[in-house]
Amino acid sequence: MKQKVTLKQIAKELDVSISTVSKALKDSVEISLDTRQKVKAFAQLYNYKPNNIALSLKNRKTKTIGVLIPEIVHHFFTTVIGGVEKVANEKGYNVIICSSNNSFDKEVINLEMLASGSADGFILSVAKETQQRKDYHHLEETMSQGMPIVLFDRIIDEMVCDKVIIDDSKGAQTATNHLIATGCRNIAIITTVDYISVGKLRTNGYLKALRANDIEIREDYILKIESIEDCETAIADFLATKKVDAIFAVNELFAVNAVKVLQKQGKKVPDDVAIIGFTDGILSKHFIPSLTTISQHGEEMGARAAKLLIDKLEAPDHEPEEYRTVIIDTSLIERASTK
Amino acid sequence: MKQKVTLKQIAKELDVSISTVSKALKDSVEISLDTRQKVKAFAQLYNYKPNNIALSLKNRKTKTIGVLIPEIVHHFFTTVIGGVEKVANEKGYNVIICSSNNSFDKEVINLEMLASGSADGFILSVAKETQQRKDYHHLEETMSQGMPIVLFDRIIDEMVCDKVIIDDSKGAQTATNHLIATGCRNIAIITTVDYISVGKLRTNGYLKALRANDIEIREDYILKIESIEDCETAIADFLATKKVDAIFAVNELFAVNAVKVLQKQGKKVPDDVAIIGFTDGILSKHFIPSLTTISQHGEEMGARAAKLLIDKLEAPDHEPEEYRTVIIDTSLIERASTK
DNA sequence: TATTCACACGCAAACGTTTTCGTAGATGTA
DNA sequence: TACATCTACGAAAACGTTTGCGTGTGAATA
Repeated sequence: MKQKVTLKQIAKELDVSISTVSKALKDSVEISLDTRQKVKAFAQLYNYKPNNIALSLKNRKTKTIGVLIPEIVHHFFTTVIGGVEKVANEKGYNVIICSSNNSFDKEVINLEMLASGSADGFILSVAKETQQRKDYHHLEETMSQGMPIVLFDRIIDEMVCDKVIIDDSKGAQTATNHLIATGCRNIAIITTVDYISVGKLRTNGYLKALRANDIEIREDYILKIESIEDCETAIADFLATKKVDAIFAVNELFAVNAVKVLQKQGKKVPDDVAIIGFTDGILSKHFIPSLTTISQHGEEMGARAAKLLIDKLEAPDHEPEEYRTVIIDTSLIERASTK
Repeated sequence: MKQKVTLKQIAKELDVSISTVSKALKDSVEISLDTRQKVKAFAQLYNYKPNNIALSLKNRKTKTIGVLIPEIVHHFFTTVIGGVEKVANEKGYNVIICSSNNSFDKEVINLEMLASGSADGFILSVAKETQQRKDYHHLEETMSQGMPIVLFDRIIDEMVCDKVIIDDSKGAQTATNHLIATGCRNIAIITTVDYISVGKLRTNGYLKALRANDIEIREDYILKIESIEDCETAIADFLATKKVDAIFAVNELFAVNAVKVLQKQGKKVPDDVAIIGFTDGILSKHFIPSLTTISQHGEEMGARAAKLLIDKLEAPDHEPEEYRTVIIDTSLIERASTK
């Protein structure tokens, strides 16, 4: 089996020095045209490619971006990755992806692993467990070692770094307002427990919209779900007694399960109960009825995050530190689950 | 901003040599207990982590696995990645993911990028375009440079390398047999164009099952779809004139769209027409009716692929070359779309 | 006192690059 | 002929590790 060919080998074969080969391949005028051509021909023949590892070591940068997400099997996060990849590749960066599986420990391990030489900077959405613990030492440490971090979606307010988010509260208001505008008044919300930052923000947006429209806020119209696994029974219990005419679900799965429960109750969506979701995933698009939803524009989030990170990576050293928070606009996608 | 601390810096601070520091951190008996403790304390204080890049260069291996898939926003592929990640991390490997976006050129570029130092070996599912072109020089070249490749799902028969696949034909037979067993006789198939290897294999399985059960094969019951975008109209046209009592769809989206079309025609699933899909994704699980389907066990595929690759990476050099093809069992998941 | 021997440590090479600087030889100039 | 000036190339350092081997120091032995 052939091995990768190195400058050294080419040099030896052609009986010149390593530096000559290196310069020749770079078309340096220092080297005679003759030698240049000879070297290039030889390099092409043996398919020479400079060794990235050696370059990384020499240049003290890897030209790769580490992406750390809570779940890899998740439509929203993969769209974000798509966005990151796109601008990263355009700018000559590699993307390396790890998932924390929502575990604090795995987040720490993966970050340290990547931080010790595999990536120049990070794009990260924090694990559920990390949000609970409020332990961010691994992030602080990484940053203090000179590696920039861009947080997205599930961010940490206390951290001083670049961030890309959507205005979850505003998105939730848009959703709620849409329900109100289409004539609904008894609007329930199916949301997550409060330590999930985005869940809390969306709940707040819902409350704000109700208040702004002088609609009474009823605590018993708020369902906070802890575990996504048995959300259907939770939703069924919740809806069994309520007489709502609309539901705002803070994610796709809640929305779909709400529809399921309603259909079992013999209720029609959207005629009896309108439903609006959050996140524009596969389910929302293809479900019957297709779901009206708030799009988070994951790809754009990823693209913006990558831009922020690369800007920071390529900024001259003396540049004063300055952190930015980009807020991506959400948009309402009207489909068949609302009137 | 602090920089990462190196052996050199520690050595300087403690006024010993670099080698002493290195050995001390490794608890070498060569170094006095005293010095060892001093060095370790200092290293911990400054959060010393060996630089992976330097190690990679020295050891001539990166301890990372490159995964190249056609699409990143795709449930099946992400489950595969999950499986890869799991066993890779267990064995101390990093995983770096790139998507080809089904483009031949991007596949070549990404592979070359990763091959020039970023990864020791690859797990890869080939792009649609590559399957059309039948140009595999980039794969051959990578392998000839000593980097093993494990192909999965969309593989290339002609390539000599490790492979992990499901028995697509058998899975399709299982699906078709299930339809037959539940009383269906007029079974249509919605499949892809032939150059997609898995599509072709599934079509073959369907045909085999029909033959084995002495059911007439009707060419007009076979719909081959080129572009997934406007599959709904294609399916609508197809089903407008046919009187079928069952449909086998080779992927989730075809299945879902078939349901959609049927409902518009006023037909009931599964009572009027039974539907079975392929791939156990989010849609199949949560759709109403939930879809009976053939599970490909993506996570297991990924895990097995990773194992194969790591085995090859860690095999002693003189080991004779030997390539294996692992066939993952599919399984039938019965849900509400069949009788 | 001379020799031996652990002990504790340092030197240097190697991995594959890039780049600065030095220089041998050829050519030109006075 | 003596010197300056190019031209074309090579040597070496640096990036951060690991590791085999060499070695100065002191103590123990003869």
